[in-house]
Amino acid sequence: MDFRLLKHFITLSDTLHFGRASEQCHTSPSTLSRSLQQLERELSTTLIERDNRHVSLTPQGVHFQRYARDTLDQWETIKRTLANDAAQLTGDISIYCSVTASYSFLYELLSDFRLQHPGIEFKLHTGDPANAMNRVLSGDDDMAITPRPRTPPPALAFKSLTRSSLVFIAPTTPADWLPHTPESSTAQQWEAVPMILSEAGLSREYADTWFKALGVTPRIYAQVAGHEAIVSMVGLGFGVGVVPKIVLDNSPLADSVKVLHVKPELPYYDVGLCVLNRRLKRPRIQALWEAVSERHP
Amino acid sequence: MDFRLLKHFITLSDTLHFGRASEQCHTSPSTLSRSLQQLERELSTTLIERDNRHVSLTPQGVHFQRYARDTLDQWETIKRTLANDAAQLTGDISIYCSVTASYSFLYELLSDFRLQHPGIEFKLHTGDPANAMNRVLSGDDDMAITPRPRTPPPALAFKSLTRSSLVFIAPTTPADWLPHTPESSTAQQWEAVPMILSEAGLSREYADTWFKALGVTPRIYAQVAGHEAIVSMVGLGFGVGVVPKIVLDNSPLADSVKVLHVKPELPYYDVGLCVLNRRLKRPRIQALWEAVSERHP
DNA sequence: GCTATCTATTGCGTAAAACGCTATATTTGC
DNA sequence: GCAAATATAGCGTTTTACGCAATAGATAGC
Repeated sequence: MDFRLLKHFITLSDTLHFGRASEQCHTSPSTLSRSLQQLERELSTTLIERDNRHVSLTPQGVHFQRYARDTLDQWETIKRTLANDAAQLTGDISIYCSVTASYSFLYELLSDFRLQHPGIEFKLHTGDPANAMNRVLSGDDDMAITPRPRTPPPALAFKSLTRSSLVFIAPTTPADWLPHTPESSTAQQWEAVPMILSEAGLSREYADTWFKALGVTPRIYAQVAGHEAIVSMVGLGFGVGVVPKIVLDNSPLADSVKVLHVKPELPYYDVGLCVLNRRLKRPRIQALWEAVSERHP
Repeated sequence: MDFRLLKHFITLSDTLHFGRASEQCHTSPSTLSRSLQQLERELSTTLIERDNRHVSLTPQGVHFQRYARDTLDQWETIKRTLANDAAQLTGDISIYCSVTASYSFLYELLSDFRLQHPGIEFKLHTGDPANAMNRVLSGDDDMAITPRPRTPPPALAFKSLTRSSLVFIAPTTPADWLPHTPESSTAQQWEAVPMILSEAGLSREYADTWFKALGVTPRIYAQVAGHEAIVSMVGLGFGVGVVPKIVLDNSPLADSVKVLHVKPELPYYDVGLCVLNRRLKRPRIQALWEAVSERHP
């Protein structure tokens, strides 16, 4: 069923005259006649009673007239609506990040953007940054805030937002296993320290590398998913942890831990936003990406 | 816009896969691709984001999905509705008749039919039977109850329902102009009688003929549209009238008038139903016509 | 009652469009 | 890096749609 048939039917039912209706439709009477025949064939009913001299609507025709008008109206409406949707960006953007990131970066990142694109809704998923890239690669989330990996997958675009140092943290309460002179680390004073590290992710990799360089196999007290939980456990006195400094800065437990200024220092690492290259084609994703790019050239 | 495009879009948005969708649509992937392109061209927007490996709905696509489903649903609904309309006759039938006919014939005529075809509504127009045929010829009414004319127009079909006599009626109150021996009419005793006749119509023609045969030019006291009004005027004592006997039988004023048994008697005439031949093609008209034909073979 | 007129419909030749097959380009998983 | 997957463009064929002219049925006027 083509909407042209509906238009023809409506003009026909208004004029009740094939000749005049055909002028209004910019077509020939024969086309109109065949349009009506096709419509009636599809509906298996007679819409217009006609002979060579009279044209009149059947009850079904009267009924169908309402349908036809409504249907064409709805079509015009959806066209307008979609045009508006296109002019003003709409839809969801889902972002995966750590709790810390949701406190620190996100507000600044989104505050302007929300005002500029009120049609876009954000869905936040928080969790261990170690999962961030997989969430994006699998398409579960559009974007993620994550440490930049050494070799980003080619399917991903990455944009640095800030650099953060990794720091060792220890409980403020005394403990006999605490290294006495962290400024000059030795294998001896670290090998007995109970360590609380990430299960996976860049912070774990850097910590492992650090210990390896020192020639120590660390004593792993706990492996934790999520940096925030590391702060908790260290605060409770269970051991020494390695977390991004930014996590510490945003932690409500910052007072119950202290930074150990170890030498050599753990490396800095980039924290940034990542997205699938192909999703950058989506206008709303592209808009956010560009908004972020302006702030972080 | 063809509904095929909507079907293709819906299957595509369900499967998010051109190959599988094309199987469900019994068509080729390239057709599907072109359907979507055409749809997007008509809407000037992107409904489905796609590359060689991924297919996903845009926000506009999600929006349009609802529209497409609704539109196809409505199409199915109107198809079913019209099929019912066709199976069970619907629409209006307008009947023109005199007030008397509406009392006497009509109830009997329509009582069964209404039960059998509850979808048909009747519109009754009452008025002077003299207008009846014109109302039908002009298409203002579908049918009329009317005296059968001497030569019915070829465009009309006519079916006799009953025969009725025309009678002279006089007031029951005494009046000096009343003919003394109506059983043997003479020109002398009629020429002074104030007559109350129809303006037009068969009863008037027959009355005129009757007076002509008697060699009298009647004294017309009043010309009235509608037989019922004649009974009223006669009952009030204004003169002698000519009405179909059936009008008298159904008149609430029957007691205030009396029948004059004149010789020669006025002729009988057929009262029946008439309709435009071409309107007999309409199913509901045809159904009523046939129902009447069964009762009046 | 006949004729002129009006008008929806059909036949037919042409134009357009829709379709499917195949090739292509691009992406992804191993 | 290679093989599999997959949406899409090109192209020849088939189907469909269109308009013109002819036709048939009905009406109005003389």
